[in-house]
Amino acid sequence: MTNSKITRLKIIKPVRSGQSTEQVVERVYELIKQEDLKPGDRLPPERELSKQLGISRPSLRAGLGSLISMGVLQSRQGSGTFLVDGPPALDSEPLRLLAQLHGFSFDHMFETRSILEVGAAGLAAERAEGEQLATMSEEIAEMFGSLNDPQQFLVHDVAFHRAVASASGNPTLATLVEMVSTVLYERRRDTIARAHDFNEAVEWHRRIYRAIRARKPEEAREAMREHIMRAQRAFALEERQQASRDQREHKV
Amino acid sequence: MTNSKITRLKIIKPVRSGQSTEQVVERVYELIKQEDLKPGDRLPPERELSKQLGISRPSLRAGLGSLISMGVLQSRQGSGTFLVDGPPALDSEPLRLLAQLHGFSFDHMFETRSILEVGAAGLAAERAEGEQLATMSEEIAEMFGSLNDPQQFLVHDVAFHRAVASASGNPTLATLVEMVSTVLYERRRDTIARAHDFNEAVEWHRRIYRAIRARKPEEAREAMREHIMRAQRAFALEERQQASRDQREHKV
DNA sequence: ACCTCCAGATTGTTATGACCAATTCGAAGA
DNA sequence: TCTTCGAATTGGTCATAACAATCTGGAGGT
Repeated sequence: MTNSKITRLKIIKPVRSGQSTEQVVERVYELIKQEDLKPGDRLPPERELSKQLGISRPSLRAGLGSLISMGVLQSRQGSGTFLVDGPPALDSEPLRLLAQLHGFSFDHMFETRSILEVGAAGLAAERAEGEQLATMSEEIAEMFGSLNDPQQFLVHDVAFHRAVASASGNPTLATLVEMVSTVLYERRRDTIARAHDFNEAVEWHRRIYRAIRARKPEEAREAMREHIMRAQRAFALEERQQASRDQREHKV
Repeated sequence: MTNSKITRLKIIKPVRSGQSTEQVVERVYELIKQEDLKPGDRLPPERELSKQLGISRPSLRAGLGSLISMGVLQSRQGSGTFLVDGPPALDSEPLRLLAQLHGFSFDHMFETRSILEVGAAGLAAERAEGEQLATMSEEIAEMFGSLNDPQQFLVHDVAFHRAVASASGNPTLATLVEMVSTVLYERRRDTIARAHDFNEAVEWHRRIYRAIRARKPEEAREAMREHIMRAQRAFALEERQQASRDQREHKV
């Protein structure tokens, strides 16, 4: 038998890398809870904090860096390190890199976006408050004013969808919607052309809005589903145009 | 007028923190593309890489640390830094911290999970392949064998849901399902008791499986929706039991 | 010939100290 | 009272060193 070999195999790789870093993350997080720090508050200076935790400054900075890249903290040179304020948000960078590395298709990402936003639209139709309805309506008005400015139109497009997600009353859901939308938005910002008929898009937004305002979840879901499907087609078209444009330039 | 004051106001806070770090992330990512590195491959040693990029080792490590906390890289002391292999995954830690900091309720997280997994179940019914159906079936069998071991049951429960998400054929969606489920799983692992009737849960899993195998998306969606709703109730019950248990201990 | 074991090389991890850059804030001066 | 300037504070970067885990290859035994 080759039992002797078995003993040489690695049992398990517990991935102890960053062992210290994770401990720092945990301890800093406990500090936040103990001191009851709220979004916007400042953490102790690094030099002091490293003494408190009994570790070196680089080790502390590794942990803080991890929390920063998670979007929990934010550093300003000369000022301090703060808990981020504003609405809760997950950094979209990890998703973007993961998608590129593993070759996720944009069709799949649109499909995911559709699932999330259709759900959000349905919930928004049940729970949206007056303030949130007003925000949606304002963004639609802004879209009407941006029919000839694709970049600006896209900004209000995104803002409308963000408002719907927020109106779902579910911050977890809103966070995921934001994360996925951001990845698609950053891509589209570079490829969007002005050859489009934004009138149709704004009309779909109005349908979604009316259904939410009328408290008709199923209509809101259906409108959102249809809208995103059309947006996906428009996106695919833009991608093909961009591709042929690149090809043309390479020929020249 | 107070025009003089206006000039003193900060124009904008460009949040240049980590300016260098983000550059490192970008350059390392370009390196990955240039060298056509695949998951599992090794990066050059830090000492060498820092020379190539013309920066110090600590700065390089800050960037690598960012990529590690994003889940793109993985370091093993004495061995090297590698691109993570295995299925694509987003770290659930950021979501967990964000939820705790902003006080996201578990009800909202269950609601989000339901939206994601109902969608995944519907897609799985359309696209699941034989291999994936087999995996689901095996996990259900394992559940039958774990009816008296809550911890073990939970493991196979999670594995089943992971298999459904994978069978959706949408890696983006599967990644989000995994992220949300992990947060809920880590919480439930601590509170699950054995007072439960797992027979009902395993029966719902079988319904979901049968619907997917029969290629009936709507049935699969409905079964998944109902299953998660019941799981949410069971979870809430466990939380209350845990809370009263804690209270009792504090009295003593 | 094959396996085992050990020592050196490789590589990530942590620590120390110093200096730079941006910000803040109060005191001096108009 | 307001402006201005400089010192103190604080995060950002760097250089160096020592440490720990891992890998590699050869010596020695079976």
